[in-house]
Amino acid sequence: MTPALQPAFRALADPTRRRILRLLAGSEMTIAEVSRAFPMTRAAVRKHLAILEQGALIDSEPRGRERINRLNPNGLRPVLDWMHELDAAWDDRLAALKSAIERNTS
Amino acid sequence: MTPALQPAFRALADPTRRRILRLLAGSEMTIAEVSRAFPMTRAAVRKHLAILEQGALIDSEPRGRERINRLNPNGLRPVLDWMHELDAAWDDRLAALKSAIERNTS
DNA sequence: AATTAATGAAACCAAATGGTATCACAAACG
DNA sequence: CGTTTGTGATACCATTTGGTTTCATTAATT
Repeated sequence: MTPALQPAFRALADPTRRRILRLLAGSEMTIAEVSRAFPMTRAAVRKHLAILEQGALIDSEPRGRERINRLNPNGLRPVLDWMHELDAAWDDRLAALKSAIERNTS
Repeated sequence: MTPALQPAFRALADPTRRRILRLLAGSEMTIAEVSRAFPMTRAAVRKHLAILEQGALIDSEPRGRERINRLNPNGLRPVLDWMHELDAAWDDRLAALKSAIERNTS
């Protein structure tokens, strides 16, 4: 099953969620710890974490009465792959245009 | 001025817009040409193109009565940079954890 | 046992989003 | 010229989104 891109791209589209990812790159944190870094309720942060998890960008796991959240190191891969493909397609086309021009002006 | 990430990430969040980018990677196209590839009105496609342009992922220019749209080859760069930074931060932390474990178990 | 702290879950709300339809206008073409 | 074609600009609509509040539950603490 090729990983679904859409949930990942959707998760990345919100600035708060991107900040959460950078936070979690520093260390894993509980929901309460993450929420202390933002001027919004725990409930709101909790929803953001859920969307990040749907996008497979983080994993979470209950531990005692809290839930710890950690970055999923492989989660960005499909997104990066998609972008690199686009980059490559663009480069190919640029190269094709360039050689066509050279043929015409030679 | 560091390029604003938000409009680019926002533009990438929609599947139709990602398909448009791949289309334009093949060749530049007018609005009408792009819209023929999608089961929606020209007006809708036109809005998508506008959002892609706000994200600096494409450029557009009127030519006669039509408007041609082309990929902006540098538009993806800020997004790629952001993701690679996150990747690197994550790798650093993994390495730190690993060496800490090795110290404790030696 | 009683209290506190962290989470889960649901209802609710305003604003953004992705789409439509419609009208006006300019350019290409017979 | 008249007609067609591509675009620009609105107004409008349903759904999604990002946030809140509230209440229940469960684990840690004293």
